[in-house]
Amino acid sequence: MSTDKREHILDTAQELFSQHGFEGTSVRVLANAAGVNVAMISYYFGSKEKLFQAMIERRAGATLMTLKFILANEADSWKKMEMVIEHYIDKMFSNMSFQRIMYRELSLEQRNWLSSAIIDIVHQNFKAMVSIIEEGQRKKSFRKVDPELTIATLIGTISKITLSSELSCKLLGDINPKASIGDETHKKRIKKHMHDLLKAHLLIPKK
Amino acid sequence: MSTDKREHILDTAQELFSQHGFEGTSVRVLANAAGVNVAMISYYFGSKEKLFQAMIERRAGATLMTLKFILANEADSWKKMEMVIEHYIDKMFSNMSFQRIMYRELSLEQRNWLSSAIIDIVHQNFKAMVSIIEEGQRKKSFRKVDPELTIATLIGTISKITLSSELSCKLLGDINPKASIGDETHKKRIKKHMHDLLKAHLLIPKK
DNA sequence: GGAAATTAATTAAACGTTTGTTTAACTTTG
DNA sequence: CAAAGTTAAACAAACGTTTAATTAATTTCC
Repeated sequence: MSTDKREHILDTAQELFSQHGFEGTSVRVLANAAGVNVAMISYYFGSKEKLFQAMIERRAGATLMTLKFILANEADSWKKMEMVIEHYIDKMFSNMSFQRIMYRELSLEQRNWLSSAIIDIVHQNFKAMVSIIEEGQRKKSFRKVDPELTIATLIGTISKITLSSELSCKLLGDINPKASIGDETHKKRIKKHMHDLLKAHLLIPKK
Repeated sequence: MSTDKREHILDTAQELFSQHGFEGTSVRVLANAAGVNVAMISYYFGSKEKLFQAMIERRAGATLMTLKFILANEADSWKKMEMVIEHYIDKMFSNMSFQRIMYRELSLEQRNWLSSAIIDIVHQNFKAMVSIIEEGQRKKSFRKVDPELTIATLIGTISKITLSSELSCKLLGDINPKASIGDETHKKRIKKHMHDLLKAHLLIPKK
C-alpha cells in the first residue's frame, strides 16, 4: 500500500471534513476529490470513521513537544510566555483546517471515544501553558491572575479567529474576503494584540 | 397549527442539533424525541433545512437590543464595558446550545445562505461593542489598544468555554463533569477574569 | 344550538435517493 | 504466479420527503 496515496487521502479528508464536517462529507465525494475509487477507503482504513481517527492521530500531539521545549528553557517567565504566544499562533495558523475539525468535534456529543482522546491532548497543552503562569506567580513577577482562564483567553481568541475566516475578515475590517485571513499582516496584528494584552494583564507595572 | 407544538419541535431541534450537529440529526430521531410523527416536520416547516432556519431566526438578533440600550447609556466608557461583560456572559451561558450551533455553522462551508445571515447578526453585535472601545479612546480614558481584537478576545474566551462543557470542566479543574459548567460559581469566576483582564488592558493606570 | 360540511392535524406506509460497505472480477506489481 | 492494488457493480440500511387515509377541530347553515 503506497504511503503517498494514503497520505493524499488523509489530506483530502482533512480538507473536506474541515469544510463540510464529518457527517456532511460522503465517502463518494471524498474518494472523488482524492481521485481514488470509493472502495479504497474501506480497503486502506477499514471504515469512514477509522479514516477520521487516522486523520486526527496523524496531526495530534505535535504541539506538545515544542511546548515542553519552551518550558524547559532557562528564560524568565514572561520571556517563556512570549515564546508561547509566538509559537501557538504560528501553529494555529498553519493548521487551520485541522483546528476547525478538532474544536468542532469537541462541541459535538458524537463519537465520545474521539472527544476524550482530543481532550487529553488539549489538556496537556493547556496544563503546560498554565504552569508558565504559575511559575511567574511564584517568582512574584506575574500578578495574581486566574491562570486557567488567562490561557483560555489566549486559546479562545486565536481559535475564534481561526474558526471562521469569512467572519473574521468582516469583523477585522478586511477588504478581500478569503485570501487574506492567515496571511502575515493578520498574524502580526494578532501576535501584537495578544502580546500587549497579556503583558498588561500579567506583568506587575514598575513604579 | 398549535404554536406550542411548533415551539416544542424547535426546542427539541435546538437541543439535538447542538449535541449532534445538523447532518448528524435525522428527522426520524428528531420527531421521535419531540414526540411527533415524522411527517409533521415537513408539514410544519416544509423541510429539515427550513426547520433549521426557523430555529436560528427564532433566537437570533435578541442580543442586539440590549447592546444598543447599553450603548445609548449616559455612563462613561468603562462602565459601559462592565455592563457589556456582565450582559454578554449571562447571554452566552443562558443560550449555550444555540451558541454552539451558531459557531459550528460558521465554521462550516455548508449552507452559505445561512452563514451570511448569522455573520450579519454577529457583525452588528461586534460593531456595537467595538464602538464602546473607540469611544473610550476618543475620550482618552482607554489606551490605544486594538479595538476589534479586544472584542474578539472577549467573545473568544467566552465561546471557548461555552463550546465544550466537558473540556472546560477538565481545564478549569472541576470535579463533577456535566452539571457544573454554566453554574453561578463558574459564571462569577469568568466575569471576574474578563473584568480584570479588560481593566488592565484598557484603562490607563493612574499616576 | 346542533347536524352537516369544510378545513386542519395526524398517522402509517411507501417513495426514490443516498449513505457506508462489500463483493467478485480484473490489473498491476514484485 | 502469488500478492497487492484497483475497479464497477451490488448490498442493505438509513436518509428526507410525499402520499393517501383517518381523526380532530372549526365553520357554515338552517
